[in-house]
Amino acid sequence: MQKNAPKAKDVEIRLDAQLCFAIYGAAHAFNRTYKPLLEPLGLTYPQYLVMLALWEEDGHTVKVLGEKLGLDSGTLSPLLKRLEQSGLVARQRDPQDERQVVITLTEKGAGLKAQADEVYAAIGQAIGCSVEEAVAVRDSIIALKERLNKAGE
Amino acid sequence: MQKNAPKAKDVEIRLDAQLCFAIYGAAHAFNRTYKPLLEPLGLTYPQYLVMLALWEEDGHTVKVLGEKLGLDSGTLSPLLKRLEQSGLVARQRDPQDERQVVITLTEKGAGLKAQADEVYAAIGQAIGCSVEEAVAVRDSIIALKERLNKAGE
DNA sequence: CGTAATTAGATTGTGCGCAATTGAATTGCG
DNA sequence: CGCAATTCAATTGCGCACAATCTAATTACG
Repeated sequence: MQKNAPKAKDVEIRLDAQLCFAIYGAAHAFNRTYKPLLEPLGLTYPQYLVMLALWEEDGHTVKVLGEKLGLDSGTLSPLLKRLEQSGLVARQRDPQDERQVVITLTEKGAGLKAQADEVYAAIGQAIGCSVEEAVAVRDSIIALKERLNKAGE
Repeated sequence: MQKNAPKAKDVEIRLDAQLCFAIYGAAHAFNRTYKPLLEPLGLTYPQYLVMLALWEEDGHTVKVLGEKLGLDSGTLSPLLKRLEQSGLVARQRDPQDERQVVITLTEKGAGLKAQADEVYAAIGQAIGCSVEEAVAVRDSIIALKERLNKAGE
């Protein structure tokens, strides 16, 4: 593990930096890949992630959506309003606890899933790797993320 | 490629979605981890990435920085202006080709590297994995990114 | 030369992403 | 009951990120 070569520290530094660059760039690459595919659906990438969460299970509160996606209300509130304006979701206060806003899919929003499913195929092609490989990458990234989250309390 | 099992497609869909979520979340996790560490230096995370590139090699043009980081001038121009206002870099037109703007570190900017090096140690701890593991993650993420970039022409 | 095409940056407009603040609703505790 | 603390969402302000557009400088070509 320890090296005597004079450049050992530089190598580690570069590795950290390269890991940053890699994640940073990969996130943008995903964004750029999705963008043209989502444009016909009238969705941005973060909006698509919200819709994915709703297609999986409808009726989440803003808070739960925020926890799923790691976003706070400052990001979600305007985003959800745009989805509402697009007629894809409805926002209504929970009568039991009026602090909470429940997000539900409209018929149009639910119907969009069919088109969205076609996006998967294109993305799957773009990713262009085996299921096993994708699982491995996913798991190592999740592990990395968990460690980062834990390190920040 | 075609399957008869009813849930096979759902599994693939989830995998794609999970990979998206993972990358998306990991990028934010990095951002959140760096933010408090960079705040004493007066840098944001993207600004830090620009400084990393300059510490590695000073005197890049805006174009080269954009290629290294995958950012366009619409993002870099205001970012570099803020770094200039902070007194960390200087922007000057290349006399040979006045279309180009060369970014150089000021003394203050170069001096910041010492403090930034301490950030590495903290990040290294936060990442909390072996060099081999980090290399493996980095490489698989880079490979994924390359495929995405290639898929989008 | 001189005009067209190319290249480099800057600007504009939209949409995240997050910290900090605000305000309304609910809960807890005496 | 009554008041303080808590919870949830919305708002505000700042900084990316990118497409589209614009301006200025350089290069290519006749």
